[in-house]
Amino acid sequence: MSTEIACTEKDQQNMKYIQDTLYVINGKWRILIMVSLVNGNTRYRDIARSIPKITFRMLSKELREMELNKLVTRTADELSPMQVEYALTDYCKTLWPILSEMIKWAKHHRTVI
Amino acid sequence: MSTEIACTEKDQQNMKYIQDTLYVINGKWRILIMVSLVNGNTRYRDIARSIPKITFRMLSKELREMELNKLVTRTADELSPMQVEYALTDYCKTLWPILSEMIKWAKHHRTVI
DNA sequence: CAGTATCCCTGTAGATACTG
DNA sequence: CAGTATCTACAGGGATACTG
Repeated sequence: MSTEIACTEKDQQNMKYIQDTLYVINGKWRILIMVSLVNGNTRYRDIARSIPKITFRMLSKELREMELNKLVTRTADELSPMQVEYALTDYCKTLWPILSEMIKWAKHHRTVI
Repeated sequence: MSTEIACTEKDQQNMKYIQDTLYVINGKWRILIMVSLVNGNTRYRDIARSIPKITFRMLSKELREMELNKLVTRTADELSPMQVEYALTDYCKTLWPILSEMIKWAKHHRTVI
């Protein structure tokens, strides 16, 4: 986005890009789930336990959406179907630079109101 | 399980940073309003006109919250109180690196589902 | 012009109980 | 273990009309 005063096609496209990205990382629980997975939790119950206040309902829903969005993979053991492993995709990991930039921003600029 | 794979303090802090940042840039209209302001719209009606589908109600509400969060300034001409100018703060502009990273991500990685 | 005030609908998410 | 099902409460937000 330029700081020029012009409403160009490019600006509009950039706006759509931002909205696309927000759509992917948005939501009350999504980033918490990603962090939980990064921290080594792969099982449904472990993820649930690692995130205070989350309900099964919301975890289910989020994991399902994240799977649809190719952010996580869900692998059920064929022999014991109750053994399910969740994992972050490489695609999801491409979000790291954004998250890192967000951490940097909050660290340096965020003033609590 | 999660008792042994505990999040580090640092991870938890980073998670909070991310949530703080999301809180600031979140919302259906907020980024659109920022872009409108960058594009040179300073008046309430101009902003409203530049953002398709936004209602007065939502624009009011967002601008008020953004003012509380020091993202915009609201300046009413003392002599003609119906002359109001909105502007982005420098604080708001510190968000640009994040937005730019988000644009970059969507451009290179986003796959539409 | 720069907003408010109301009314109302819908989606989000919490609590709780239940299932294969 | 890995989830679903149901019921409910509430906030977000659209439509419309109105105000200083």
